[in-house]
Amino acid sequence: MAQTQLSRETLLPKLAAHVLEHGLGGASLRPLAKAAGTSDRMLIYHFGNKEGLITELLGYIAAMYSGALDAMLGDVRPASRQECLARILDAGSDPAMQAFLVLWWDIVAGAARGLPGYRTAAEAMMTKQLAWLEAQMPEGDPDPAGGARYLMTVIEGTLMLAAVGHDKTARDGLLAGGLLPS
Amino acid sequence: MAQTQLSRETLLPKLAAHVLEHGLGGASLRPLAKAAGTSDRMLIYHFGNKEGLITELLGYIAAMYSGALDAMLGDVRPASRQECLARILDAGSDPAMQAFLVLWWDIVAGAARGLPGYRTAAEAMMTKQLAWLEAQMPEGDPDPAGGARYLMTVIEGTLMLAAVGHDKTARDGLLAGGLLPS
DNA sequence: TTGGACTTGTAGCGATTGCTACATTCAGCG
DNA sequence: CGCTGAATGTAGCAATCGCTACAAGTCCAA
Repeated sequence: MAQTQLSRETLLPKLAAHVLEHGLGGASLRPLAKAAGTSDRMLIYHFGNKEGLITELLGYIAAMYSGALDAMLGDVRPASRQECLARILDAGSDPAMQAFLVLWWDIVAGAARGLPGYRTAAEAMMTKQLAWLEAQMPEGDPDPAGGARYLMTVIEGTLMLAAVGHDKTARDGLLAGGLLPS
Repeated sequence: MAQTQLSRETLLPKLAAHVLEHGLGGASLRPLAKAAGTSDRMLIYHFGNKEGLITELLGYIAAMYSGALDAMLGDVRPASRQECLARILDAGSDPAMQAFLVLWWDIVAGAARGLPGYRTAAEAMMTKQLAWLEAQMPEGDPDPAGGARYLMTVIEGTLMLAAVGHDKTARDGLLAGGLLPS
């Protein structure tokens, strides 16, 4: 046998695609293996146990996210914080981003509960997003570092409210806070 | 037999206590039943199936949350938005509130994924919190409705960042946004 | 007293869980 | 060639999953 030569690196993209569609919580070995074109037996062989698989998968997903943000960079700099925020929130309604977001709340829930790997991955993704946001701040902003953190807090709040059907609440809040043009 | 007479109403508090400690995701009938002092057999009997149980449990938890907010009300009105926000974030670090928060991210994740009952419960809890927040706005605030929505967005963002270990990021953001006294 | 509705215990079903034992195949090296 | 170690398939384990069949008990009304 041993001709297909599936390694961790070959497996992870397909595993990531599977959890992006079906979530992390209910992910079990056999469906994961099927999605990756192998068997549960081999997943254990390559990753040691399920916890190792999830940890490595979360790291891979964090790297994916990082790459996606990098690909987004290089655009025109926004002229104001308002424009910056509006553009980011627009990007969040992209269907591709939507699948990411659904998975993201799984990760947050796992991090909050202290599951191994979740916290590290979530922290890395947020750190990356913060750096990206700092680079996106408008030229001549009086406090890019602080502004980025402020926007970040507001963005995450907006995303959470949107996830539970309160997107209008968030939008009205942003308007009232002078963060979106009315 | 039939002497203990356990009904939905008797069961729900104990079930809620169990999920508050162990989470919603991994909750299965037998542990739930054991925590409630009954059997999986009776849980199905009373709630029809697991989905019905979860749905009803989420409704009960939403009502619990609502009651907790009501109990918090009646305090002194804060003098400013800053004070209001600071007081609420303080309350969030209460250990009792911490358990609620961990469960909350489970609910958000379920709502984002469209699981039955989750969205409704989450929406109700947020609506309740919004109403409470409006009542908490400082006297003479120029736009209590908008201000409450603005604060709400900021609060949820702060809580999420805290859940993944980025509480300092959020705090710095609030300072930069002029939402906390420096 | 009898009958039916409600409530509960016991036992178990088929499916799925993470994981392992064992055998086999293949590549590379001496 | 023969050996070794990595890679893989097959089969199955004990545990748990949601759920159900069946019997037995209690209770109230007729």
